Amino acid sequence: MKIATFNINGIKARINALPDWLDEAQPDVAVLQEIKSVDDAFPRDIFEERGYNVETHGQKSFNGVAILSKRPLEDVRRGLPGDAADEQARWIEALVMGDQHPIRICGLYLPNGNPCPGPKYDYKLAWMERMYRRAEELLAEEIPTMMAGDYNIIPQPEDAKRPEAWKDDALFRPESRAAFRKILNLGFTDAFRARNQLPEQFSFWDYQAGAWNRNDGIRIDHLLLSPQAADHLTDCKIDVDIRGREKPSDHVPVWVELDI
DNA sequence: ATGTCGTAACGTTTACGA
Repeated sequence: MKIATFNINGIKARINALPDWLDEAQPDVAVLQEIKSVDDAFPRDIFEERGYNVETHGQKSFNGVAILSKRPLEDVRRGLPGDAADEQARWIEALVMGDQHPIRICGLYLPNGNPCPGPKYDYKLAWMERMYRRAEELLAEEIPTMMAGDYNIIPQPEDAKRPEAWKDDALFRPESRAAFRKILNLGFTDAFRARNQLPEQFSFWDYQAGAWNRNDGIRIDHLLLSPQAADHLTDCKIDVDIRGREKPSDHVPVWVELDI
């Protein structure tokens, strides 16, 4: 089963690029971030006519996540538990049946957190603490689980072309990386690093200052696998070339192949 | 070049978020 994550930076702006990528990459499941659309305005037809079931958790103008799946989506849940007052649409999960085992797939858009310090950074760290607690719950269920999306976290210096430029950024601050490691240390595997140790492997390049042309990127889109899911990992790749196409998102898709 | 996008709003331009 091929499962991808892709921060599309607006469904309206990606109305051609996203279906083009789906037709080529043919993921069984794709979690999308920054759909920047309310549920009713999301163009489900484009995906349904390609055989995808569509579940969205949208919001006006900003944020918004979705799951596309060629297999039925069961037990769909919207929103990250732990703060009833949080109105930002950044979390969606569903259960999907593989050929032999089920897998719970969580799609997430972790807060950016800049400027740092400040209330947005406080929100990021609080959100990560809530995610930690949800991850604990999911692990206790002992079914294969994946948490995939735009983490807005640069895990290590080798995950940035110019780590010094990110020294004071919310994506690379020690507290942010520690919160990410705390989740990993529950027992999750960073699928990409399990399959690839090369430096300069990026999933995001800023639109500004010719970042793409200089490969001045960062790796912030991650697929974390529970132990039961990691046992089935056979491949993980970044679709880098998508960034060089017509009207691209500033992120590219990252995907895993699971023999599950 | 304080550099680019995407979205929304009383909009031929500005503000915000990234």
